[in-house]
Amino acid sequence: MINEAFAKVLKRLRTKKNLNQEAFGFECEIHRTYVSQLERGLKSLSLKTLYKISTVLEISLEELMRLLEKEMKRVSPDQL
Amino acid sequence: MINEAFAKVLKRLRTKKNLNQEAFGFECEIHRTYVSQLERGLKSLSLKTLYKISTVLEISLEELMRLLEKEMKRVSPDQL
DNA sequence: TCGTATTGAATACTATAGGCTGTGGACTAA
DNA sequence: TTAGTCCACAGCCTATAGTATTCAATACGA
Repeated sequence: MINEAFAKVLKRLRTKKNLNQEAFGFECEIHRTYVSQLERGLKSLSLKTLYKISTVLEISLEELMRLLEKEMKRVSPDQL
Repeated sequence: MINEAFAKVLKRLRTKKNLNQEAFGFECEIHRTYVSQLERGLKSLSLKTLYKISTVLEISLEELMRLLEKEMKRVSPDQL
């Protein structure tokens, strides 16, 4: 499912930036525990939040979605 | 703002597909009036809904975000 | 062994995404 | 006129995104 894939991508990119969940949440203006929930695939997120996150990660939405779709295919390569 | 930009992109792609709001909503499994609200930039949307929409539009999330970011720059080209 | 930093995890709450019903206006065709 | 299509728009409702608090587990260094 898309949340699980996003969870993995987010965790990978955040740690790559050497930010813990709290520092990352602060930069994105989202709550520490919500970052945790996102990285465990428990919740979805809105486009607005997605945009904030991409800004902090210094990555475009386009690139972020590219990584997400790549991750999704790794789990379930059921597309033609 | 990102909602306004998404609104324009969505409306453009939907009409290009020759689907009215009701038919499009049916395909995406989202409500007719919600499509209207999205196309007027009144609401944001979740990643899950974004994914459903991209599927119906037969476009990748990556490409959809590319168009979105292009639209955002048209309105406010304040990035370096 | 003590403190502290980081995260998982549960719970309860608030804000907003998303649904449903209906009205009315603009347009087109009959 | 009348009927059909498409959509804006309002109001109210439910589901879920996002906040806040708290506690436990783990890891690490002094």
